[in-house]
Amino acid sequence: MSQRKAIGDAGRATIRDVAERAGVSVASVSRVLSGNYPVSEELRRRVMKVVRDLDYVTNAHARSLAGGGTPTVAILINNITGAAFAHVAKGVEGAATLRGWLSLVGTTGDDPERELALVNLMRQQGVAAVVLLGGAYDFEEYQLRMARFARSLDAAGSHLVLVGRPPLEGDVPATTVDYDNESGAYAMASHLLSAGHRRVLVLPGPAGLTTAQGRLKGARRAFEAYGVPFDPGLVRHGPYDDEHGYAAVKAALHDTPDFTAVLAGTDVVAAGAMQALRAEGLRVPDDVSIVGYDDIPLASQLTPQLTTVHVPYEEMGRVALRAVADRREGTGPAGRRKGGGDGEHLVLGTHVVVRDSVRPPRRHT
Amino acid sequence: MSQRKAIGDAGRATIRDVAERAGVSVASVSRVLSGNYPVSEELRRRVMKVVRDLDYVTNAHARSLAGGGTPTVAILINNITGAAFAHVAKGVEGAATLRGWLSLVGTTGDDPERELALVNLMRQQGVAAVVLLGGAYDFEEYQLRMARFARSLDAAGSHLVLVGRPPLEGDVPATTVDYDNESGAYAMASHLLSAGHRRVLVLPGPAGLTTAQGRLKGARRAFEAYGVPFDPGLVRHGPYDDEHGYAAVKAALHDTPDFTAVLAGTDVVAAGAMQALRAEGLRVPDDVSIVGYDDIPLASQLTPQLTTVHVPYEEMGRVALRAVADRREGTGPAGRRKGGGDGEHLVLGTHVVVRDSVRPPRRHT
DNA sequence: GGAACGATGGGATACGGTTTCCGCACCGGC
DNA sequence: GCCGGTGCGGAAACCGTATCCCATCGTTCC
Repeated sequence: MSQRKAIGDAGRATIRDVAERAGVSVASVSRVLSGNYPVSEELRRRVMKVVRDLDYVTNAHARSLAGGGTPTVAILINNITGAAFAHVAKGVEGAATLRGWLSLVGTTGDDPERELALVNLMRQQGVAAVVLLGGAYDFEEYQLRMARFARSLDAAGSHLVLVGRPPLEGDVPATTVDYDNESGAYAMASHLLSAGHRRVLVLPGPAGLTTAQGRLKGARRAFEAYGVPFDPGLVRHGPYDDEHGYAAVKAALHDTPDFTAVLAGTDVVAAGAMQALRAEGLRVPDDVSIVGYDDIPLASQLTPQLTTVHVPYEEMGRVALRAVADRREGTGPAGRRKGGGDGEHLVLGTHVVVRDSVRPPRRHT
Repeated sequence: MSQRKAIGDAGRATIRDVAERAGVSVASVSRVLSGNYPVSEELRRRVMKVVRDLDYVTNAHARSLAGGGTPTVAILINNITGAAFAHVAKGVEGAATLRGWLSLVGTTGDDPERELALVNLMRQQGVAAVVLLGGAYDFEEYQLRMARFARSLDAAGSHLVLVGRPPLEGDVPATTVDYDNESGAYAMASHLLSAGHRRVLVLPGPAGLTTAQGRLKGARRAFEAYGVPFDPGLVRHGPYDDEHGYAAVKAALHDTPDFTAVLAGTDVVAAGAMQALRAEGLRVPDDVSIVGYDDIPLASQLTPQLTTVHVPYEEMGRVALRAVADRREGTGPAGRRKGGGDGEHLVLGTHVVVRDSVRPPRRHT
């Protein structure tokens, strides 16, 4: 019992090492560990002791190869730093953990190239599903690109889940978990309108982004419903960050200073807008009202606390994972029930959270 | 060439399928794909065409088993939602991607049980390293626990990296990437003291957490250096969230209302504190000054913008990954240079970021 | 012109488990 | 006392890929 095979004991212990040391067969060790086969108490004790002594863990790769293995779900984010995305990731991760699944996170940095590379990487990993987070630029190629992803993954026994972006057109094997983006914006704008605001600076976000488009559309609809003319000159597109909020308000104060409220596409944009107003000596909400979108923690940390639209990000994550898990079980015994391309589409509700950043207009228009 | 082996074509294409269809051997396909062996142009074309036709990707598990495979680094976070941690994760992930490494993220939810489970899971995955993020509760068992992790991982050819917590004692094979926590707090407190503040409400964070302890200690040292008596009655421990900041300030305003500044353990805590002060009709910084710690984006989104301590979170992530990568290469040709337990310890600097939340005291003490 | 050699491609094996198929005891029943 | 059933452990066949070793073919050098 002095020196075993190698001196360095390099690498990890294998199941064979355990078997040998316990004086049993490899099969027995496997059975003790997976526990899906009757094993005598005596054998179990012997094996477990050696397992503890050697601090043995099974090789996940080998296990996956042989058919078993932990299901894994991949989360692809543009930017892990975004609070909204982080919450979705938390939802996915939590639900995954609950089921004993593993979760991988990758960031794409808005780069289609990198997105492709990551999807392929995940395909190599044999993940149960790839969850794509965040709004998308719906340019011409996008639909084809996603459809290709969806089919590729589907063919490999995996599945594509789109979270926070509109569903794909046509018969594509992808699941979409979405929220009622437009209605949220509609409700938010209505809130401002019913408070008496007529001239509203709108900062929807990046022009091509689906979420920005939806939010803008919802706002517009609200104006129509209220019979208030919607001035395109009060719309300023730009990135979802506080700098844009700041710059846009500064510019608007110069060009069209008669607005009495700001409808920001995001809480972060609202934060920037608020800074700019303050910098110009305007008070919020006394002089100008502000509303946001997302209801991330920041919204309630600002002063005044931000009235915003609550988006159930974390729940979206949970729902996404549940959808994948259900589908996976459904494919079980009684034949594959998943027909060719069933594009499941789940929509979650949003609602306005009223805080302290809105007041009836005061300034003369 | 009509119907191949199975009808459903279930699962993914294997390298054998490709070889067969291209009329070459499995070895050749492997060589074409990995590209580390001379291959004729003709063969390469034939193989690549089939690869594209079949949309084939190699099985990462099989590849890992056979010796190749992408190095993977696991990131273990308490709560993916925390902005600071997210930045570290971003740093790790970015650096990993740059090297073609893969990164996994798991959340522990502050549960030692779950932490153990995750470390084992990662060990199964054969990750190159496990990066543990965030402050730790340095209770008695902690050191033993981490030492065990470190040795386990080391024995399996992996490595433990501690980020944002103090290094382990003794000869433990773990790398620590830390920042100068105490000095940051020292500088921050000095900033307040030199502005003239004498009665400072200190909200270090959770009592047992190493980061909170360090920050408190740094503050205390500053008081000593300035010859200002440090009143333990003005220290209030509690979680790193805005609710605690809010509640603590409210309570302090009732019990010891003579403080002129708040030294928060975190920007988020500072945000809560600010809310409470405002709710009580106190202006920031006119009536009470506030400083934070971390310099997350929130700090510059608050009004007034928060003076705080910048912690290079993202860089810490990058450094952590670099340390792992270097070590891995170092273990290469010329024998394992890593002696038994070289506890490498890297410390990054912090600095105060002066914004608008501090002013000389006004209120009478 | 023959032999040694470089450039390529193929067959076999290893990686570390899981799982199927078998065989060996040991048991009770007739 | 013999036979069939049952419970448990072992040997071996994969899982999909990388790589080692060998065979082959076309060159080039002597």
